[in-house]
Amino acid sequence: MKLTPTMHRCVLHWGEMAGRWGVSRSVAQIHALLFLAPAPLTADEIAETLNVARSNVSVSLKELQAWDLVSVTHQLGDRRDYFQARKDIWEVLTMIMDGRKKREIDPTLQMLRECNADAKKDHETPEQVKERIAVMLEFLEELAGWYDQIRAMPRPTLLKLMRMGTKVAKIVT
Amino acid sequence: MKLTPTMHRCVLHWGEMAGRWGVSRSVAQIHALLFLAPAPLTADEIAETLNVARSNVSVSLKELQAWDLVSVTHQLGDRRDYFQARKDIWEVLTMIMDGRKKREIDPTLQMLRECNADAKKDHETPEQVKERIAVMLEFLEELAGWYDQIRAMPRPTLLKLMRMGTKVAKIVT
DNA sequence: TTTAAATTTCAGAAAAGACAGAAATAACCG
DNA sequence: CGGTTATTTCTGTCTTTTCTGAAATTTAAA
Repeated sequence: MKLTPTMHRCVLHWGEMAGRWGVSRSVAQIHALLFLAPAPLTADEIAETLNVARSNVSVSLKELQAWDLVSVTHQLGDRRDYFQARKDIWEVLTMIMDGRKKREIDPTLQMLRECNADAKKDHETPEQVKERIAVMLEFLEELAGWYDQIRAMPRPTLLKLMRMGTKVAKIVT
Repeated sequence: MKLTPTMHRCVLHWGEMAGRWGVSRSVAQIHALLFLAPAPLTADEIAETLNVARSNVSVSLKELQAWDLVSVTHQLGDRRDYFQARKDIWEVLTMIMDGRKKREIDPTLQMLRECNADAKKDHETPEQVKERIAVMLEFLEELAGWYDQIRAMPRPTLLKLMRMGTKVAKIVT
């Protein structure tokens, strides 16, 4: 697939941001390409367009699928896989947030629960430290619960709430 | 500083999560240690407790200070720096979100603004692609604006809103 | 100043991660 | 079944990041 200068620039930028976003350059570039591409692409087309090894594309696509950002389609009479990215920006954000919560928050939440339980029969750890762990656990539980609630709300409602901005504060006055 | 088994476990867990959180293991471990520590610690104490090079501690502390998660204090008659972590969990979250927005969102927002402006005089890029860039830009601008508004709200208000959970939806019905 | 403590900078070692290319596997067709 | 094409797994190389230990710099007291 031929990239116009504008598309080229976007793909490169995605690649540069990859490190900060916690993915490899290939993953980010492939995602940018598929997001912009008007039609689904094959793995070979992706490899050729971005000048990366075919195997690398394979691994990166698996990761993007794990994030639920990319899916596979097929064309009649063609047994190759065609890959397409989620185009709905709101959904993209949701998938990324879900993924991050799962990878960055949930394991720590789990660990804090265990630590907090252990703390009960732990007589060497200062009360102050136990208390800090307990507070942090409580906070994260609350945050996670809130996220799940918000996550379950219909999108139009969330959009309206967002657009109200600071005005939502009025209901708690 | 001597670590109890519970503290030890927390520090190790923080270190293991470091990669996912986008910081080095040392940075995460030092943060965990300072967060739990009942009193401020010197760089030497940190290095000794965690068994890392003194220079490594120096660099890591600089990074934690850049995130505004750690600050320096002093003791009378002692010219060493004593480091302490922000203890207020809510503030910790805020600092991390601010930092992430600045590093992970703002550069892309800037780049999309430029791309979108360039797209005006770009005749080779398909309309469909330009449209996708425009939509994404608009979405990110809205999200960033919303974040700034929320960010400026007083904490008690935010807490109340959070605790309302799905009930906030009532005001937009 | 001089001296000594505390901290930072820097260059290279070590570890981790990303990537290419080859080999292996799977899917499909005649 | 072969033969062919698509895809994945594996292995070693290369790159980047992290970390250390020594040297240099800063800081403050004597």
